[in-house]
Amino acid sequence: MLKEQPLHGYELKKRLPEVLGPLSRVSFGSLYPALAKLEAAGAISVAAAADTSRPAIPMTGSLAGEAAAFRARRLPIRADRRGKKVYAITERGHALFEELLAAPADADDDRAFSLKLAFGRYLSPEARLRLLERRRAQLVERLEQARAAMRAASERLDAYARSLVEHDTESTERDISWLDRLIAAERPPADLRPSSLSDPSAPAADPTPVP
Amino acid sequence: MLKEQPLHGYELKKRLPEVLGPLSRVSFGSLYPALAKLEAAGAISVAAAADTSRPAIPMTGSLAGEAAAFRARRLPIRADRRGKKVYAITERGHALFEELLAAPADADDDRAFSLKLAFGRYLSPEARLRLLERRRAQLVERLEQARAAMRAASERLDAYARSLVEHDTESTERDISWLDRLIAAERPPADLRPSSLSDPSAPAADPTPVP
DNA sequence: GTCATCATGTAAGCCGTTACATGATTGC
DNA sequence: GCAATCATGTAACGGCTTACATGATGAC
Repeated sequence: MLKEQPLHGYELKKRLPEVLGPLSRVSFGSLYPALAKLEAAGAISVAAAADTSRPAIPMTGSLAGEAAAFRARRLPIRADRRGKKVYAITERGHALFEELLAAPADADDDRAFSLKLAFGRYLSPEARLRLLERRRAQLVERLEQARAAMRAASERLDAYARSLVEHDTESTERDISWLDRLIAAERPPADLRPSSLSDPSAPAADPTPVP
Repeated sequence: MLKEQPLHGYELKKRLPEVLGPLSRVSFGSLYPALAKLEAAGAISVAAAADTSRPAIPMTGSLAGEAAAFRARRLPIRADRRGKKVYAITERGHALFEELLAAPADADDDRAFSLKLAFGRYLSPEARLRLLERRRAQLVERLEQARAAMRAASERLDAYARSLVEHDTESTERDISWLDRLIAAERPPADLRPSSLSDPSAPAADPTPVP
């Protein structure tokens, strides 16, 4: 999100659900430490702290001296001046982002894939296709294993467990065909790479048909 | 699983995937502490430790005294005699199981629902129906929120994020109709509660149709 | 006699959460 | 002036994982 504009933590948290659908939900307890880590790593930097330029001593009145003394007494404890910290992404940050986005995901971390796809626009067409096809291969393997496990244990499964496993299998199948559609959409339209073999009206071939 | 027969930890871990489909995967690092906690809570008990009845001092030979001394020196450190620990479920365990299985699940903990349904056979028909309908209501709410979020932010979403959110929405819809089928299957067949209103050939009414 | 497998456990660590603590800004 | 909200952070904890440590059993 910082690739589009500098933002501060609170704002980031507010916008996350809009950008990622309701599948985000990061708590402050993990957001702020994450920002601190990214800043320490040089991936982001504080573009502008809160405009702490309140009039040096506003309405200098009788109590101002006392208040200033009080403030001075406790300020040293926390060096930061508790205001908005607007972060911007750095060059290193862009590089890190690309690296993380292109990195192969854990086979069983579904969220990682979703997150990467959500930012698919920042990937090169090739990297995007790799992401989709890697994911597809993982789902196909998962499906095969699930089917093998079913064959091995289906008689031990009662109706509820079986229904669960079957529903799960169907979901995976649907995920695969969804990926197929995304993959097909990634391929350049036929009229951009004309050849004697391509017929614009023919449906795109399935990369590897689901059995 | 202990409801069906006493088993030891290693065996439990081996069988888990068969019983729950491949959606289980518990590591030893969490399984053994869990068993220890359950035992401490009185939910399970060691039915039979490993048959440690090896001949008291097998083949008493020249080195036996030395070996025994060595063993005696280090045995006090670990009181247990490292063998199979076959656990059986206790009365308290059955009660705890039922309590946990019937407890309302966290709205966003999908795994909890799956786990409960997998052991649905141990629930009373009423509790089972409650489980299914509670889950259905949660999914319906999730769907509504997702759609509201989409309406609010759809123009900000690019093709990838949108496709993701839409696919997610469809999955939820399918989950709901799957639940509807399960719920319908729970209802006693028409010929068991005959009434002037029930027509065996008419399709079951959807509890609350998905819009 | 030694290797693979069975079998149980502990320790360190990661990742994320909730609850808490603090402070700044704004509207009434 | 004071409440709501914006805004940042820390602390404690929970749950799960991997890596490590240990030991028993059986096959060859």
